[in-house]
Amino acid sequence: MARANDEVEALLREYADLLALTGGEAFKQRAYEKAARAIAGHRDDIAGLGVTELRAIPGVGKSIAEKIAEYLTSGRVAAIEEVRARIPAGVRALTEIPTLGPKKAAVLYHDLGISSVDELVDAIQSERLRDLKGFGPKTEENILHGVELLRASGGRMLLDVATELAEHVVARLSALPGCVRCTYAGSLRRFRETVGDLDILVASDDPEPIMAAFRELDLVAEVIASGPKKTSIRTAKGFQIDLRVVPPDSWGAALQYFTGSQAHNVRIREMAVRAKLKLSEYGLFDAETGELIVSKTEEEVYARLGLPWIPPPLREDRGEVDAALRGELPELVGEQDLRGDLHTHTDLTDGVASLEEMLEAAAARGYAYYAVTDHAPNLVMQRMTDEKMLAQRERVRALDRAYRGMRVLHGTELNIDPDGGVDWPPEFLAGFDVCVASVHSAFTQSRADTTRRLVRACENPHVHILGHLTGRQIGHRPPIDADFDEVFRACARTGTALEVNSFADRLDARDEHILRARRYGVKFAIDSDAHSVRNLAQIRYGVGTAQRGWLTPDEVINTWPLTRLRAFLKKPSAREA
DNA sequence: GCCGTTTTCGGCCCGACTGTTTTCAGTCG
Repeated sequence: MARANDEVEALLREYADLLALTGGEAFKQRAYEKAARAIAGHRDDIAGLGVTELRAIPGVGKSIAEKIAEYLTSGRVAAIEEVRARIPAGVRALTEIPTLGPKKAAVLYHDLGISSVDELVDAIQSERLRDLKGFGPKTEENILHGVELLRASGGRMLLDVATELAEHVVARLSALPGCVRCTYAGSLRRFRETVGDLDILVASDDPEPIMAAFRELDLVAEVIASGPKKTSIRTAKGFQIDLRVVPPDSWGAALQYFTGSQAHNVRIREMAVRAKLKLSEYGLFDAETGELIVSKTEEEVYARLGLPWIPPPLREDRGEVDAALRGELPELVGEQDLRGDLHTHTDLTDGVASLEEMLEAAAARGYAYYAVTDHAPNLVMQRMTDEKMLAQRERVRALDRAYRGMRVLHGTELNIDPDGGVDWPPEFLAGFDVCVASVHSAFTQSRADTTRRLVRACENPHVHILGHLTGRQIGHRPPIDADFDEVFRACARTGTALEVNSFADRLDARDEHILRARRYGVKFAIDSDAHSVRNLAQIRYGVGTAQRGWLTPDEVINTWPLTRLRAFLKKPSAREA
């Protein structure tokens, strides 16, 4: 079950979409969208709140507060049910098709009674759109193409795929003679966990050769649109890449604008309007005279609005603007703050590199300490035994003496069984320097059972880190269902760190969990979960996720000196025992 | 529908590109 906030967000978004389809006032629609964002980003659970408390949330007024309260008490909203009765869900689904928005969807429904993607395809094939005003042959073609794309992919890239693709394109464009600056912006720069399309930004006085070179890149399967300022292409795998070319003097304003998020930019632009300014991708202007004030750097743009520079991972309209105004932006943890990695594997279980190779690569990264945490025996396919684990410990101790500057810790990744127990008895567990414990089975237990299971794992005096909290695999496996607030309270109470797992298809705990957990005083471990030498570097995605969760170095145990870390790894419950 | 160091009324972020039209609406980000 989703949090009440998430349910209400979905409900308000649906209502906004339905308003658009009924041709209602655009501003009313926007008000519902804004309220949906406000509820989704609200730090407290809204379950049980009344109209008065709801109205205290910015963007929520009398009418929306009453609808939310109605939903929270009765599970339904009369006004929304009424619109639902008039507009079939399939009509809303039509707007998922790229190039087909609410206006066209409404025409299709009213004039032809089309209320599903399949019916739309049929109608086009039987030429029933030919007499519709505003629907020419090109529109038909675009719709069919859009449907194909929708069915083919689902379409979002994982962070590692997106990063590699973006870095490739940036490298190619940066090499062009007329390219003054080039970088990627958009949700990738904000480290969103998946990326819908890439936004590449170039500063140049001579756009056309840049556009031409971009259209000619090997990876381009299709040019969607191309003009003097913007070109959009699609790769063979179906990913869209947008290139914007701006004058070098507009770099800062453009980078700010194209980094988003949209919600963040709306906040910033509203501030500009109040200050009698106008902010666009070309700069910050005097609203009356049209005179350019600043545009060269992001810092200047923010500064002229009375704000410090805001790190991109924070730009989600989740309170960062208010925090910036109060001078209370967090000093975010960075990759350079990490002194070690506390969850890694070797070829003793399912890793692909030897212990020695992993240590070599870890030392090359400059780590002060490094934990080897191969799988425990209950994950039967890994064929772990007590003997193998103890033999590895001997090798780890020997190698630890051999390395200068990097201490090697011996650990394991335990399996949290359906009751919350783990693989080995306490006396064996006591021999490890660090234990990560994770769910690898029984993903579909009830919410109550899963909650109890995770809380029990935290209460184990030998469990130091709760690994990949929800077990989700983006695009493949849904998260387990638990009362995570209860779990976070248990983490804080027992001194169990919450892992931020850096695998691009995990990113678990995710940003929203981190934001909630840190309010309880939970500590975190940003881990690579590396199964290969190459995997060690993916910790950058975990760091990005931690930044989206507003984490500071002090909240992350693997930024700490080893002495402080070792003290944390002696849990209070273990000291009593 | 929301909101207020100009406002309880009258605003609400802004620009690029496409397609179908002869000056602009729709979609997207």
